Amino acid sequence: MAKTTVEQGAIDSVAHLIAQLRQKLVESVERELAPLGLTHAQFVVVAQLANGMAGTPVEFCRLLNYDSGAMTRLLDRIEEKGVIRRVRSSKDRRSVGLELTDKGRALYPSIVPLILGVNKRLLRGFSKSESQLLDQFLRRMLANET
Amino acid sequence: MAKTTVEQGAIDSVAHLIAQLRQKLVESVERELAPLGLTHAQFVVVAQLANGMAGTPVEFCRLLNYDSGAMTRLLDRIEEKGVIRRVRSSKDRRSVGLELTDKGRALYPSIVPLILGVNKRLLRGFSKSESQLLDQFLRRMLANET
DNA sequence: GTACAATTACTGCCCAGGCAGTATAATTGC
DNA sequence: GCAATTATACTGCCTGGGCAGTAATTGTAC
Repeated sequence: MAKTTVEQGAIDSVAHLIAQLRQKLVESVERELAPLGLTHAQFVVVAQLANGMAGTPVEFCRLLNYDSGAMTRLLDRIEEKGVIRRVRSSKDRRSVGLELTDKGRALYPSIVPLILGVNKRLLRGFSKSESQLLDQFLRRMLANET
Repeated sequence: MAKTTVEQGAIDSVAHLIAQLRQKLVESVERELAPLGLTHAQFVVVAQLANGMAGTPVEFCRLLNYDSGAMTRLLDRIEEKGVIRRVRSSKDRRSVGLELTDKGRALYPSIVPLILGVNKRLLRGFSKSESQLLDQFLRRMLANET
């Protein structure tokens, strides 16, 4: 049996709402990306690589707050799909450069609108000022020590 | 190497903020629960069981929107720690009843204040009306189709 | 220059979760 | 009453993460 229908009980904390939202978002992104053969986690790396936000495993770990071992294996899976490539650096021979393959570059443009769509639908019904207020609220919670 | 420091790049969408918040919350709860020997996922089951929100694996799957196989294994781990117990039902012999053990019942009261603390600190600096507005925003996003 | 420390990527081991398929038991249709 | 369907819990196999420890390389102190 796969997942059953959603319900909800008494745990109505903000924390729980956030957890539910995150799950919903991941599911949506996975659904959109499935035809392209990418998972949510894999998409994030590909997108950041395409945007030049990071170029080595350790940079991705810092950018995405990831464990180093988890990143190694995530990159393994993306590389195995032929979307990225590892290139050992000649300057610092500890370091590994990451590049999109031709396949990866071809894939990226079709990903962007899908992701923008998910974010847009998430905020459906929100006015501009409401979105801005929500953004502030989220940032304030992120800044709090928990 | 374990996780490195946090930073953030260009993905500033609400979706990404929600993902970051969720990660932060899970880490906080794990940190609080570690001395008690429970993980975040395990705590959720124990708490809902203590509150009588669910009593069988399939009920927990519905309550927490979980896959059935994942739930079986999660329950395995909690049972192995001696916190819960499986009792085969005599009425419906497919069904498995779940109960807190003495150890589980003893554990629960010390969990509650830890979790309330995390939620309280998350909302530090929020006025009552701000918290309510935030709650509405989150529920509205949850209700949107994505 | 050579010990020592830090950095990088990786591995093993664990927990967490989804999907597909299975055996058993209960329910439904007829 | 019995065949077909549904429900329940489970298993195998996969991706995704964290933690600890390691080998290789680089940087630093002296």
